[in-house]
Amino acid sequence: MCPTEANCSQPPESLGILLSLVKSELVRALEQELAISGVGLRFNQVQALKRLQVQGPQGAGELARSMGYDNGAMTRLLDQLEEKGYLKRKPDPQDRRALRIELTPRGKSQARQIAGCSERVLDAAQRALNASEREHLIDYLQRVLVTLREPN
Amino acid sequence: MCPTEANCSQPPESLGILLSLVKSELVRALEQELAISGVGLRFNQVQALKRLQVQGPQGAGELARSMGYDNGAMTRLLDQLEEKGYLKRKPDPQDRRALRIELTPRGKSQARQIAGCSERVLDAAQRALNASEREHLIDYLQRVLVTLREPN
DNA sequence: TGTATATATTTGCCTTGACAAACAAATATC
DNA sequence: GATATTTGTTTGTCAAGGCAAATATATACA
Repeated sequence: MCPTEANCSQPPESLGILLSLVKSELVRALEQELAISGVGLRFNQVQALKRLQVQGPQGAGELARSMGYDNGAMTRLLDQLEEKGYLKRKPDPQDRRALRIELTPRGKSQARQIAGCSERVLDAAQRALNASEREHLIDYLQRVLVTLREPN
Repeated sequence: MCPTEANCSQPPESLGILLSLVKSELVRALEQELAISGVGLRFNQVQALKRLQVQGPQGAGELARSMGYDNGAMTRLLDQLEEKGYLKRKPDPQDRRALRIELTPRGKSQARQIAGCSERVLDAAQRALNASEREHLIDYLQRVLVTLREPN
């Protein structure tokens, strides 16, 4: 039933650990695929670009929240991506405290390339699940997330 | 359909981000529950104690691998837990390079207390899933993990 | 209006984890 | 048996994220 030894986590993984393990393998796989495609970006940078691509310009805090990120960390992540020329911090016309983070044309084309890598990796990762199982996986995770976020 | 605004991640989360979000909420919830019970331990420390409790004495690298942890990080985690008196590094009688990490009596009783907190939190987190769904969630995650770890 | 409070972003500080190098001891190869 | 390779642990270094404080501006309220 369990011929090799390495991948056999005997006791059913605690959910917390299992989530960590899956995530870090996913990150590793994605970064490897990115490197092959000549994209020198880390997982988080990629996620930020993807969000901006899909959701359009938005504030830094908003982006941070949607990624479960600290505001300070987001500031520095934006520094990196702006440095690379993928985005611009524009002043928000309605609120002088806030920013509107916009992808540059370079950022948009990078985001498109990334989307391809990302899709390939996710697809490979879920090879062992059929379409319905994939949906359920996302659904269960979302339900757990909502529950955890509910005020006790 | 989506009355409040905060918890509504409009675009179906990318699996990677969703995993991060669920995990960090789970960590937050567990650490809060631990704090209430007067246990001053972090998520990773707790996981290590639980593993040692369930699986018995084992080497440092083995423990690190089963938690998806770096060896160096494990050394420092063990330092902390040994400092607190929850475990002892004993020499491995068969292999003089290796260690046998053993819980102290104090460590074992702490692990028992922790198990309670941990169970409560996991149970609350999965409140929205029935027994079959909970099993499937674990199963899907494990299948994805195995796939990701397969040599390409 | 003026003052208190809340919000958006940045910065400093600290902890943690990854990676690589160092070491020691075990195992394989000749 | 001697040398090379592998394995288990530790240490140094670095980058990243969390938290708290600082700053600027917006909003509420008296």
